[in-house]
Amino acid sequence: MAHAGTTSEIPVRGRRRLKKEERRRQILLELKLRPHVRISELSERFNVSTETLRRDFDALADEGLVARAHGGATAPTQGHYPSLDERANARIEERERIGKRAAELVQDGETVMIDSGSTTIEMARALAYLGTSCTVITNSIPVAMTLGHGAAQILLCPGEYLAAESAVIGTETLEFLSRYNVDRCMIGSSGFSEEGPSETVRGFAAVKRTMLHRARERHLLIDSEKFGRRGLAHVGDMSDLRSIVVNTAPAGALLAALEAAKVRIIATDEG
Amino acid sequence: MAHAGTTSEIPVRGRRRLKKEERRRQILLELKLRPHVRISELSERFNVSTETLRRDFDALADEGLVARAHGGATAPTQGHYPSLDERANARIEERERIGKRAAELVQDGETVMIDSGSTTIEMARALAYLGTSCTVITNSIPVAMTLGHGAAQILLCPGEYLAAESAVIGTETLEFLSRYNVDRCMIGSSGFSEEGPSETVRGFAAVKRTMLHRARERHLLIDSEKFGRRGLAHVGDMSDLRSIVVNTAPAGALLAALEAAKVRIIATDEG
DNA sequence: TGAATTTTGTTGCAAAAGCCTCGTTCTGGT
DNA sequence: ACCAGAACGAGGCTTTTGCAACAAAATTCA
Repeated sequence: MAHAGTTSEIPVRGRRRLKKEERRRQILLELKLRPHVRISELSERFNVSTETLRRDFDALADEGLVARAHGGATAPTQGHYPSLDERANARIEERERIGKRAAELVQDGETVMIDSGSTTIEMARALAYLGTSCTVITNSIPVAMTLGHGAAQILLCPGEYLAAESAVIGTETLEFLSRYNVDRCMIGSSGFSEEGPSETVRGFAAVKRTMLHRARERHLLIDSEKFGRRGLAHVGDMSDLRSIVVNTAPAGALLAALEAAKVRIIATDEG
Repeated sequence: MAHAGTTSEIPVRGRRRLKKEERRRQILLELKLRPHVRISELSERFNVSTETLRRDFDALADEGLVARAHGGATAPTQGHYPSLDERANARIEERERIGKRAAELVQDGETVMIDSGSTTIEMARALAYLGTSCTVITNSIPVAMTLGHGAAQILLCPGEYLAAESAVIGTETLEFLSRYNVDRCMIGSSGFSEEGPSETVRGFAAVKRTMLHRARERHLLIDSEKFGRRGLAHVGDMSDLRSIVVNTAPAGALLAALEAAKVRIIATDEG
């Protein structure tokens, strides 16, 4: 893309109109900040017919740069999301329940570390809904944004920004977390076996581990779907946990391991 | 559709339909994962009429939880983006030009500090578009998210999260910034007079000041609209700046002050 | 159980968006 | 300047969406 100094060369004499390429770039730029643009809007703004915009959108959609919608286009879904069929749907409900139950553990005035992940985002939503006025330290942008408008005070961790997870990780993050002692931490994980929680991404495992070390009460928010799974990176031992919040209590070896480590099991599907 | 007809004959006994609240929750959840949902899609998935979904969307839009679109809805724009009406449009174009010009100053491999603010967000967009592979340190969430998917490496500052500006500020932020030395910094400000840039929010002034101190090249991105305005908090002196990127070069006392301080003026409306 | 209220579905029509074709305008090269 | 090809806009038509009013079903509460 060698278009370094081309902008000043355009001697638009009569009426100024953007060229195709430039117009399409503008569309993409627009979509970086807004999730959705309308054909009618852009047609007015660029002074071109709706047909032209339609052609632009179709072309961009062919390249996978935008997703068409009736009346406009949106930014493409980043990190292909498993289109929610029946099963995924049920999972979302589980997460919501887990998040709600976990949020109830937090008391006014407490300080809490919250991990990144879809379950913890649910927890943040529940916490915002409850209006608990606590201090939250997190490395997750969605958690910060969810709680940001409410009663909680948010401390965001520094670190390298990972777009895929909308979270920060890295040594800066760890060092920052290490400077605090908090009442609780709430973490999720992608796997949970007798050896404890595990994570597929090394960077995240380190953050979770550090959070566990800095908190008095340590809660794992986990979906029973993850039982038995073992991720690449070990997050911590059973003994590092104080309680787990799950939809359904585990059984067998996993239950035995939890009992041996005196971990409290909070299941959402029972009284 | 033939299948749908068949199922509707059967009085849905085992398969209970979701209630209003639950359905709306699902919609919000869905929007967390994808930027846009269609009425027609959801109507099929929830087994409700399109009218019902329309009502849901309208209700959620009233609460500001979604943004309506023709045929569906999108997640609301985070970090309030001024809706493009005719008048605001002109200002946006100025900012866009300033942002683009400023982005061209950044070379591959450089390290850059980027402030929060609407002009710097524009710069981030331009930078993402150019694909410059640099290291960016910022306290602005939108800047991080805009650049996150591209070639740049992002370091997010820690600090207290301010929902109104989608940025972090505070002593943690300052202390973090002080640990780095960078090639450039790009800051905006809400006012610019002979005494230098100024800001209405104290917390932001401190961040900008610190960024200025840690950078070799110091650029101010400023809209000529701000000329002469004096905010509450002083950000720095003219001599703290290396160049200003503006849409139109200033005149009079402001120009004299800039020349006295040997500040380079980069105006987007001239050659 | 039955009435009141809420929620959802249906229908009809207006408005907006989509899609196709063809003629016009713009652009770039010789 | 000229021509060929690309880009664009206009018209005609179909499909989708939106909107409003009313009917049907479900839910709540006494």
